[in-house]
Amino acid sequence: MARQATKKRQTTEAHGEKRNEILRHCAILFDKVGYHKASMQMLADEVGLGKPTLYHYFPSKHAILYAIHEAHMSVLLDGVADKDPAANPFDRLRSGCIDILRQIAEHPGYVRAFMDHYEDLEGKMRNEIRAQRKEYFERIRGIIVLGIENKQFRDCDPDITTYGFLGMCNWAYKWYPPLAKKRSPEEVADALCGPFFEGLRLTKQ
Amino acid sequence: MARQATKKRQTTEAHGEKRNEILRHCAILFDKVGYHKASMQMLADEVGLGKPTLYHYFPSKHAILYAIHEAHMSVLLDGVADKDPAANPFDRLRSGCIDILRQIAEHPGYVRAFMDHYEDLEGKMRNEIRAQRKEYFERIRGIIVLGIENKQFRDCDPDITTYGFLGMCNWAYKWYPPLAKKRSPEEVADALCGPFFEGLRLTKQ
DNA sequence: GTTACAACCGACCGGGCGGTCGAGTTGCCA
DNA sequence: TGGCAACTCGACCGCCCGGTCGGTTGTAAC
Repeated sequence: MARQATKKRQTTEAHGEKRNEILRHCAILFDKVGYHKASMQMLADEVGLGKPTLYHYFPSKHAILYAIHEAHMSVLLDGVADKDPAANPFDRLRSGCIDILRQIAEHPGYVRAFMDHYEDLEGKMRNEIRAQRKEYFERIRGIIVLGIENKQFRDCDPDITTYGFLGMCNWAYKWYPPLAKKRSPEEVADALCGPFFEGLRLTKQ
Repeated sequence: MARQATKKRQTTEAHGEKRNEILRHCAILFDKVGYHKASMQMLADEVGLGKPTLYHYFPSKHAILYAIHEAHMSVLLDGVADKDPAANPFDRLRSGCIDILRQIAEHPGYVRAFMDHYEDLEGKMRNEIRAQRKEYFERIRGIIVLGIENKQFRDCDPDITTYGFLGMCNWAYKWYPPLAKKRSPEEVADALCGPFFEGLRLTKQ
């Protein structure tokens, strides 16, 4: 029994490894030609496998898309896990921004699929991801609400401010990838958060 | 000859009218089911035409997508046309934000197609739209640069600040449509621009 | 009444897609 | 050494999509 469990775990791990490798290749192709224009045959070629073998690892094309969504969301959710809710809310927001930018720099394909093809998910997969997105939104919103309560943030609409902040960060998937070699996520996050935190208006001194 | 010209112009106008009507229907369907899942047959049914008739008005599915891009960009470009370059840059930015939000409220289908399916455009159409996007970006960037030069804006990275601002506004296509009945573009623009202009940080008084 | 042309469409087509089948091959454990 | 399960794939399938063909109708000009 213990043996069996061990064996089972081993093969499962190898399976998981391979899935991740496949995912990386798929993300590259998705980023290059787009999700819809990448056929399962092209995907299989890219990974160096036969098409049926690809289906051995993923039951459908949607499942690949779902796995990419999962991978991306889990990174972001880890990043905002409530490790230190007492920390400076500016730092927490900035850190969330960096997470997003780093993810864009390191896995542009994941992010693009995530941003542009959430609507292609269906049924259970869609619900699952929707829940995770909601959870993530609430975390960020929570930081902002806390900031307002502590009189560190100005009194603003928490929902719309959260949307605005996330929009500002997420939108980077459209322009940051080609710059990622030159400018680090930290650097860009500062340039992005600067106006948002301190205001675009130059207060006379 | 004059007659012919008149006749020609009339039919062309009618043609253009019909194209716009078709476009409106298509945008609704694109918004409902997505660009790729909307087949030409479904589109034709939605408009109440036969499929070949649809091809009488648009030479291809891509051409419909292009026309939607065109329509959206021309509204935005009109909005930032240099009518009053001396105006308060905060007001000009706010006005740009309102344009985007109004467009989202009134034509969610156009905006969604514009945001998610720019990459589906090819060749000449893509170049055309890319040029318009660039032009628009430069306009907004110009406002920000001017604001910095006039010491009205804090000294920040113009490119990244422009990306941030546009990201904040554009992202609204993901959340604003269901709220559009309750909250006007002006109202939402203020909630969005407030932190961005004045800063999230509450300065002690 | 004839010409001309925009508007319209039922029926069709070729192709490529996501997905499957059946037939191996490998590698591990008893 | 046998047996079994994971792994591999060439060939195939049915569907449905974007797009086309060949034609009819409505109407305005002369």
